[in-house]
Amino acid sequence: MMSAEVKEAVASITTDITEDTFIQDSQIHENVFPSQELSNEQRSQTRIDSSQLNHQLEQCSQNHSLTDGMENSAAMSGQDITHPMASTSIGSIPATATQAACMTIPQRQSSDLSLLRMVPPLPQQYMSPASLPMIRPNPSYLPPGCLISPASINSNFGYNILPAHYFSQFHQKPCPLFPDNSSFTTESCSNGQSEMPFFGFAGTVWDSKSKKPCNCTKSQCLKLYCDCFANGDICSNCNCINCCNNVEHETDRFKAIKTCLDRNPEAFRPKIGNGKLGEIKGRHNKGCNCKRSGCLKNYCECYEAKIMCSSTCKCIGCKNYEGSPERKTVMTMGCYDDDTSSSLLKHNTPKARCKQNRCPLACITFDVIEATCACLLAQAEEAEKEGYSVYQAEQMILEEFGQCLTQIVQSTLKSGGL
DNA sequence: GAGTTTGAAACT
DNA sequence: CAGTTTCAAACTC
Repeated sequence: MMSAEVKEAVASITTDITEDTFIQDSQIHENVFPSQELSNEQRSQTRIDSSQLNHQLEQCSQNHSLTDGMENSAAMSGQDITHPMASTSIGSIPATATQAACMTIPQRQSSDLSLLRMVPPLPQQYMSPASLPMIRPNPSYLPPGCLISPASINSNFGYNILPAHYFSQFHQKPCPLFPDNSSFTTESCSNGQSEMPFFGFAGTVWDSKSKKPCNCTKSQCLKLYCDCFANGDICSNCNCINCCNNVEHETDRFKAIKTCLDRNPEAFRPKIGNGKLGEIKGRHNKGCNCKRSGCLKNYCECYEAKIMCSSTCKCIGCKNYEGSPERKTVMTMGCYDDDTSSSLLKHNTPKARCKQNRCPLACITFDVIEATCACLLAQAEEAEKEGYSVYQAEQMILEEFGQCLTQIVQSTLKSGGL
């Protein structure tokens, strides 16, 4: 029998596979070829927690006297204002040196373990969908540059997975409103936008080159109208006017993020869910509200995401449904599933690129998942048989997982799917 | 490239 | 919560 620890390690990995069945190609690449950049997909699959932002705002305000009327109760009461996560036990050894550079994993302190609301995993064969325990992702298995943070109290999630750049925003001390000069390049946008990551985070240059420039004129890029802001990016090489979504306006940016989260705690969550296990495509979490486009233009978020409208949509005159002749026509014209003639390729939008880069979801079939899980279990059993430590077992399993992903990617590449 | 259309986000 | 306004992207010409 395998030890409970090894089983848990396997469960952690396999849960990642099955919960997020529709692995994007960018994620695969990140796992197989770890890089310093976070893809849009990865970024979109993260959440920001308002309580963390509150705390960071307080820290910023205290450290830089930019309180704008905000009180820092922690400072007033003489409490240690170090963010709880700074001492939370999520320590892990990054899989790669790059990952190590990206991850600011704090040191282990057991006293704050309670911050991670975890329920011990149960044997999966006895789980009912309603009683699935929350399994904390092992940081070793997170995509490069991602970190775990505790979820807000009211959240349905026991944890959040944050991109490192968000994490760095929350936890760098003191709040680096103006990072080291060494963090900056000499180049910068005409409107003060930095080429570098928000905090000049060592070794992380996330997607500043692939990101599509926005053209905001009135929102200061601090509202969800701005794609950069909505994606959690700072503006870089954008054409925006009066941009505040940059290093120079860090406090404003935090306030804006907090405002968005206050208004909608899920504002930064992906709009398109993965759907039920086994489905190829997900559904729009909120649903669209189209009235005139028939949901067959990119105005429609469902259509843009290449998914059909669902019962959650409140659209009028929807033609984006299974069996719709108009939809078939559009598809025949190659404007829906076949991006080659769609505006998705004509326009270099972030979403369009995102779709261009997206792995054909069909490549992640149940068979593939099952085979992958079998490989991981075999590794776990092998490790147990050889009497390896849990750490060694985890390493073996992780390496096996990487090999599986490599094979998936290679197989997909061979089939022309990417 | 300018103008129009569209629907999400923000506001009242 | 519903109606209105604002906004930036998508689209058309």
